Amino acid sequence: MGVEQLDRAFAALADPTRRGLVARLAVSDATVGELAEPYDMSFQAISKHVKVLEEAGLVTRSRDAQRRPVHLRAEALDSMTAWIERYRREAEERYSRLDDLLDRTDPKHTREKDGT
Amino acid sequence: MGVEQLDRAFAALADPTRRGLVARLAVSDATVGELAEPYDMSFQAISKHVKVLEEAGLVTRSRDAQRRPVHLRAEALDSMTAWIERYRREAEERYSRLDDLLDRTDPKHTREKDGT
DNA sequence: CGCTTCTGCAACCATCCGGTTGACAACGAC
DNA sequence: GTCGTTGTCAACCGGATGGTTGCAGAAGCG
Repeated sequence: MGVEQLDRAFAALADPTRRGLVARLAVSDATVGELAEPYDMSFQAISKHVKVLEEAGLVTRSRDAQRRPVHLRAEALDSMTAWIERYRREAEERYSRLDDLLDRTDPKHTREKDGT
Repeated sequence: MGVEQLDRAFAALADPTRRGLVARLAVSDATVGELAEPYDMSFQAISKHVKVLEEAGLVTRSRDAQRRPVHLRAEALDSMTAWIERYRREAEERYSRLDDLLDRTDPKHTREKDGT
């Protein structure tokens, strides 16, 4: 279930409209109607986008009478950065240690380093 | 041009195969052939995936005779975390300050906070 | 009750995406 | 030159995606 969430989370943020929604939601919770206002597309389209964000675990919806305010889940963003940062750090450490250079000049060095 | 790169970067990481490639490349540069080995799909499919990563700015390819080693660009990962972190931080600060609650109970409080 | 508002769901359509196969270009070895 | 290795490009196909429109449901208001 974890990997699928990552899939969906990255896919969700791949769309500029949805990134816009996230940016907006970082400021405050909002209803779908409020979210749709700035955009030139149909209300239903935004509703769909919100659904995608919801299925990605990036937002939740609560009930407040007939309004369903959308709320950004900061922890979901957290797990995305966690994934990225892991490999970014790994790569950067490698560069700084110049193992990179070794690999390129010596192809037989089949990277049997344990990595500590 | 910057936004498009973000689009593509997120879209690129939305695919588990490509995330796998990134994870692998964090360890060391590799040729397309090496990258394809662990996977059960055609060599050309991996080649396509690498191309997607390249167009997203996540990897570069150098020339080494007829081999074209693929290299992970840590800075690209950086710009992704930068985007995410910006809004995550914004949201978390809001939660901790309970402005969130104010917004929900007082809709007229049109968030005229300047933010430091 | 009936009307309006806000919202979600379903059908539809064009496009994109991830995989396949087949052909071909570049380089090294013979 | 011919072959093998490495990799790209092009065509194709099925499924997902992003947009549309239309309709239905729930809550407040007359």
